[in-house]
Amino acid sequence: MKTVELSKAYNPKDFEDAVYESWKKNELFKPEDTDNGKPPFVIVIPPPNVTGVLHMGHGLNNSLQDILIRFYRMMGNPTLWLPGTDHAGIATQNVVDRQLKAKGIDRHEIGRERFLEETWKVKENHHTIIKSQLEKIGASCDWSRERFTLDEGLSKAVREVFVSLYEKGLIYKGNYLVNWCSSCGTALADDEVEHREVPAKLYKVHYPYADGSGFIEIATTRPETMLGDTAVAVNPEDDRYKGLVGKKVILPIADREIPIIADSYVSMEFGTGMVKITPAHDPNDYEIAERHNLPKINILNPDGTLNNDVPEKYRNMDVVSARKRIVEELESLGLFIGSEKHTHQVGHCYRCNTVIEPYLSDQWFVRMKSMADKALKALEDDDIRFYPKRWENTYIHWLKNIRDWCISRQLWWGHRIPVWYCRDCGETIVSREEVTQCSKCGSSNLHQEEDVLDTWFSSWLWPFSTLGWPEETEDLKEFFPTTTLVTGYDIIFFWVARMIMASLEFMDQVPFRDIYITGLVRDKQGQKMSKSLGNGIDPLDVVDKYGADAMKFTLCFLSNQGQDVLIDMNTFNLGSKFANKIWNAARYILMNLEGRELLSKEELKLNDFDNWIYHQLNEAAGKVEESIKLYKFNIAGQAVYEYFWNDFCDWYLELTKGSLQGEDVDEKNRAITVLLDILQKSLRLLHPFVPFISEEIYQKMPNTEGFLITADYPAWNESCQNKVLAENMAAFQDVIKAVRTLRSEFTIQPEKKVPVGIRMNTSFNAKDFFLKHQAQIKKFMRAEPLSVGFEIKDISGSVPAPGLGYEAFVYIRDMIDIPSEIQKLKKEYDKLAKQLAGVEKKLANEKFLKNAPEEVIEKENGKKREFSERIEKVKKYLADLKK
RNA sequence: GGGCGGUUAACUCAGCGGGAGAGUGCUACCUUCACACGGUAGAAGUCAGCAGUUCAAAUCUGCUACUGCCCACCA
Repeated sequence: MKTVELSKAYNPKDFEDAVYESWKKNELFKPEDTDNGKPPFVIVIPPPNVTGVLHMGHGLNNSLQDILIRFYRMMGNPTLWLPGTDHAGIATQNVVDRQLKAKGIDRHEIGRERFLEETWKVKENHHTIIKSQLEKIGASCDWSRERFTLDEGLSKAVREVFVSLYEKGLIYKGNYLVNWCSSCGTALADDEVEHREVPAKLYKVHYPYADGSGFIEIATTRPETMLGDTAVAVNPEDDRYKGLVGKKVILPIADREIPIIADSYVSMEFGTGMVKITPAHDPNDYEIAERHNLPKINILNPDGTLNNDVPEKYRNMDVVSARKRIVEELESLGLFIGSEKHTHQVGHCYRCNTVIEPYLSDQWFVRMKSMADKALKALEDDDIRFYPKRWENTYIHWLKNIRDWCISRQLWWGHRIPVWYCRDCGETIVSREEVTQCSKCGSSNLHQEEDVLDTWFSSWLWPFSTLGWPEETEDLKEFFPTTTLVTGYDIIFFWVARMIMASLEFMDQVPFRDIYITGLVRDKQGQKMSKSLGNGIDPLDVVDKYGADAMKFTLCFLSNQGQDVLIDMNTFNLGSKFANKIWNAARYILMNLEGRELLSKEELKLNDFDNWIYHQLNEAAGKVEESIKLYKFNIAGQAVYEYFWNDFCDWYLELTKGSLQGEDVDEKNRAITVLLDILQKSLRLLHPFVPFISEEIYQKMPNTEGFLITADYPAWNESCQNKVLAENMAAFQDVIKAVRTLRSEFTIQPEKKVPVGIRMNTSFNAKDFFLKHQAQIKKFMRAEPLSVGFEIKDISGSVPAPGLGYEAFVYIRDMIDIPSEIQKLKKEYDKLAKQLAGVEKKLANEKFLKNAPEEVIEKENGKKREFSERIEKVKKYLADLKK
């Protein structure tokens, strides 16, 4: 074989892009046709908003998805990760609006069609960016199946769902109070409103009786809405006001007469116990108005200014200014009593942060109750599982309190509602196809509903619409339902619950079995990463500085199930160092190939250390499989880290150095054959966590073919287990460590060789192992000479290191500081004495002996023997040293 | 007002009924021919507090204290 040269330093930029290209070119992200009977493993990506760029949350999310996908791909399941993007109605429209505004253009000037052209351009741009970002971080998704929530197929699915729900009576149109964002100029769904506590004032105002007999006192936080008042309400149980119900008061400024009514909603304790009722601008007041048949006066324009139903001087004034002016006017009228500080929750638009106004308008709604019930049952029946489980509560709570979903948006960017109105006869036509003729009067004088649908109305179909529904496609048959959804807890309502409802409604199945809810990525102070705080980390910066593998591995390693991940740029050093270690271990092996020959399986004889490392590899693979199946990414990451670094690099590679650098050609060939095999299997083990570097090295190895990405995972195999060997090896490591500790403690230079004697008990389990591998022990301890046996003639001049079943004597007494060694031994003695006392106390306890399981008692007995043995030795050493 | 998390080594976090762990940082020694993004060794913790269950509690239960998040119409 020829030596393969790797660059001295690990430099991910040298190969990451090229490796990704080669995977793509060879179509390795597509599901493989296998006939091994394994079920498909399918993930549909949570589609990123096509307006944005990827942030660290996506970095985490997609890294974990990629790990799952790569793991199952290597396990032999037909594996599909379906990518795509979301048109993000409001967010995208706002971006384009802002761009136009910067050019001094209002979208209404250029009209709907031209505006949409502009928006598609923005979409194309951002889509390119997002796709390349996903590629950069190594996402192995099947780009040939990529979808967009506004593409032709998904639009068809959206129409089908809308019409079908309409036909089932689950969609209706009506004039209701909705959440209105005056800045975005559209209605929002309830969960698109973010409630935040804001400081405000509670104003107290007099309304005069119509008969001039005095005043009542009401309390309000929103005096400007009084212009839309149609009543004043008190609690029917309130003795103070019982006599007033039915009387009339004059609404100041508006100069209208309104009644005093009784409704149990009103709290007697809060404010004055008298509430002004503004049905068109407060959800509670709306309810009261419905109960009492009160008129509803809308006083706002869609842009949030006061409309023509208020006195002239207030028209076109914004709400905040109007509030100020109303208070001033009330003051001048002598009707203003005062105000006090009052903090309360105010709804804000989740897209633009504008204060949300309850606003009366014609909107389309979906009746959710029946679908929610099915979704609740799916959880009850264990058809879906949340990881971690606690998110079930959030899901259940929301579904149990579900309200109808306002799906119409007064936007241009989105799926236009498939409803046509006849201008001649007023007929409403809801149709899957484009309508040109009125179905009732035959007129062609029709116009389509101007509104578009909520973005989530397309997203909630994602798991099946992306697979071709409503067509009965092969993909749909093969890959639906999907397996796992990986997403953040912030969209459990928006998206997760709704997908489950839509799937149950239209596919009669849940859309996925497992829901893995990731934590949030935060900075080291625990703050959410955000643009405004400027504390965000761009995944591309991480890739640029450390490489995609370093990012993926670090996030995996830190990702304790569902807990938030606190990071800064420095954190990624963890993964970077690991990748560097992998690189250099491979480099070392590959630089030793010159002139060597691979042995065939038949000629190859494995030694104890080879068998040990195979055992460790197998154990690690077992841990990975077990933990990935439970979505415990950190444990899986830890298992491969420990295997590769601690077992493979620190021990195995060191143990083989003698063979590799010795004179024996046969042994050299043997060693390199095993090393290459172990390396190759280690790369398989590592691949899901560090795909680029593992593939790059794999490609350069002489004993590999094809691509690592589709190679077999080294699945756990019982026959690879070798527990006795593992125990022997642990003792081997212990004795070496003990001597090293002594050397280090007295700063004996590494190159200095010291005589060592190991005296074993005849009952010592690893005695044969020690005798057999004396040469390695000697080398690792830097001992000269070393004697291993059951007797040692002379221990004078030595410092002892106690082990279990043996004692090691290091002849360095002339080199050490005896008092400090005595100190150390005393400390150890105290510790052992304490431990022994604890164990003895336990073993003397009858209740313990009666109640504890057999193996625990046996373990305690073992501990007692161990501590006793050690303490005896330490005692002896102390006595000896003091001489 | 309800609900859910978190509190373990200087920092970031594992462990969640039977001997306190990792990574980073720190200390000492080592530039030995894979790697100084390294090696070998070391120091470092009344596992937030109190009470309970148990033979046994960082781990289970209850309460308290901070701390974070979600939900909820009190004008």
